[in-house]
Amino acid sequence: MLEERRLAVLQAIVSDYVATHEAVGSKALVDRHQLGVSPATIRNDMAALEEEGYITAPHTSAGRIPTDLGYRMFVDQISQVKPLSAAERKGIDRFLSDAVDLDDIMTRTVRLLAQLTKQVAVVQYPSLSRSQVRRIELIPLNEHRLMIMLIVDSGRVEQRTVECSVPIDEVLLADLRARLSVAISDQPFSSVPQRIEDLEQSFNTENRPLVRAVIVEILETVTAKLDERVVLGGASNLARYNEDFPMTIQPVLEALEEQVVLLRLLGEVGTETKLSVRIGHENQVEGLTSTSIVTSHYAKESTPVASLGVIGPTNMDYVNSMSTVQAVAQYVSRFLSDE
Amino acid sequence: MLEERRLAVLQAIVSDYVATHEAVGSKALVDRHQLGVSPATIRNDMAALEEEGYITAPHTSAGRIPTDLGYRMFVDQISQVKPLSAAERKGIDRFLSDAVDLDDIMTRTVRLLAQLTKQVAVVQYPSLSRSQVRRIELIPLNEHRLMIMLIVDSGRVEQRTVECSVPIDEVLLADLRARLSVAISDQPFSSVPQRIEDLEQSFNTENRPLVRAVIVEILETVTAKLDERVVLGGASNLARYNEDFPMTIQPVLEALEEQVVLLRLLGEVGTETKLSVRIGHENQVEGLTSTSIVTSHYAKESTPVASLGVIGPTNMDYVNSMSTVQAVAQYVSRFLSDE
DNA sequence: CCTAGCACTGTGGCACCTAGAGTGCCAGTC
DNA sequence: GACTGGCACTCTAGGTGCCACAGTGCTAGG
Repeated sequence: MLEERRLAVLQAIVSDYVATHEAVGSKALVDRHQLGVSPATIRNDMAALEEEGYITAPHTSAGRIPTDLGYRMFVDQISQVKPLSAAERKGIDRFLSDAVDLDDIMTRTVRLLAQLTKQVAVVQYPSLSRSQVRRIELIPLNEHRLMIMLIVDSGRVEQRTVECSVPIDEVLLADLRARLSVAISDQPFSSVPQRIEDLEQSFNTENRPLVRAVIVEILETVTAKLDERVVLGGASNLARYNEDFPMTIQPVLEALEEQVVLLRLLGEVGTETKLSVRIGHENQVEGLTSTSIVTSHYAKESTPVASLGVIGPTNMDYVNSMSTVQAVAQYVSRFLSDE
Repeated sequence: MLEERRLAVLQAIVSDYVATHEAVGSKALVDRHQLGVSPATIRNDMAALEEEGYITAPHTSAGRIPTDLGYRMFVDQISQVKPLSAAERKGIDRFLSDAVDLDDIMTRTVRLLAQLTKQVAVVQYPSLSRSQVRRIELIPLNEHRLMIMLIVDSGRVEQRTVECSVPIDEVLLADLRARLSVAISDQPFSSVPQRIEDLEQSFNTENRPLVRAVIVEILETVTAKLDERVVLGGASNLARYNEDFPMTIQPVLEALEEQVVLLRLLGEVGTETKLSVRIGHENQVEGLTSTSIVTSHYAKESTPVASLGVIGPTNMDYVNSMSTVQAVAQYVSRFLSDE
């Protein structure tokens, strides 16, 4: 009974604070929520909640605001995510269904997320490491330059160029292409290195330099971490929170500009759970300790390929963010799968 | 004589204001510059300059700050752009020379610009409309899907996929590919439409739907404006100017997130002049009227293919921005050309 | 044409005050 | 034993008055 009301109080505090961004006091609380008790009682509960570390008072005569721990409790309490309205679902559907290629899907998704949540949105490209090579092409650009093109089942296309000193021989090229194709078509990226590493041996000594160069580039493409691309959108939404944490915008913007940081944020989440929320200090990244991050995996044919999510101040609207992120992830998964 | 000193005064005001971001008064001016006259004289000159609209006083007892017109005069007065130091040139060189492909060049360039100028940087991908098709490939992804790949001489690769109801015939594909290749290889984009529009006629009726679909996609790719991509970097630098125009960050960020707006900014510049500076209200874009934009074309084999530049507050360091933008543009041109 | 001097005027900072919101605690009530 | 009403206390936001300062415009004189 007692425990139950305290929890209700915490939830009330969080939702009020999220809505108004102002510290909430005992009186306001009983006015706006049907708690059935007097302010004085609430004050006692609040004192207890503060003792336990769920809320804190910015100064003596102000109301209380939730701590990171308080938000955590609040979020954990949300057992099932509120579904979106039919109109919203329809909107998402229509917006995404116009996409023409993978780039377009990613760009549209990030915009969609940013618009719906009024937050900064991040979308990771389908990861290469969990992908398969669908096909490989070798395209001579001119006598001395060759373009390697890896087509990946997630829809991505990776390209690299190779410079070679001797003119490129068409026959050799066709041969190489055929053998590479046999070796790695429809194979997962992880197995590519061992499948092509001794391919070089089966060519004449004179041709080996070129073969070697091509293999090296392929290996680099397959193993390179930097291929994990991320798109960012809605950065202007950060500015709206100016009032709340005024000096903090720059470090956040800086962090967001670092691909590496973003990848870490999206990647850190284990694959076991779909929807993940990290609050304030829960994420170690320098400069993002006063922001919260809501992410979800999305999948292609039910195997997760990457993540997407939103980043906002810790006092963001978790309910809305969580349901939106989850819904968008579902839609993206569906689009990737049945295309 | 009189005119000459007034100009010197204006220049002094601009450079002081740019350095300190504080309104500059007559006394400070004679202290920090060797003008050889007394503050009172300067005051007369300042009054005249204000009359002519080059400077303005925020309030009675403050110093003066340059108007857009004042900056314009100042910039126009910079006849030759100050060259960068050897160390800086070396830095640019090394940073860019590690790039592996076009994407990489663009990303590196934008970071470089942002770092050197401490401003927001924008780089436009080499424009398709001024480019030639180098090669076309048709790659079947599966029985019903076909990927069209246009390799462009600027190093870009454009890809589109086509869905078709009937299984794709290999022979037909080879035929189509060969004819397309003959028709548009090494042709400028602008001539592509007329070159392929009646290609459809030379195929059997049964195959026409596929041919038609492919042609449509190619035409879309060639004519689509949206293919003009832009990369943005250093947005966090905006936050540094917090103090100067505090409320204005959001609209600026919003404007910068609109690809269309950025393209207009970069595109508006005529091709005749290389280095271009637009100050404050000179650019009509909503939300960017208190920013200045320094851009330059860059070229591939001496034909300009796109623009790059930086965006900052009107009170930015024009001298530095201009020389940096110009130098970076030169380096990028060189890299594109001799690769 | 330049300069010195003087009266004038907003701004920013400081000290001060007040109203209001919110708390903690204690004594009383069901 | 849990809840409530009341009271004293504390801190902040915001308003006011005041002063020093920086910078100006103007006028008279070199």
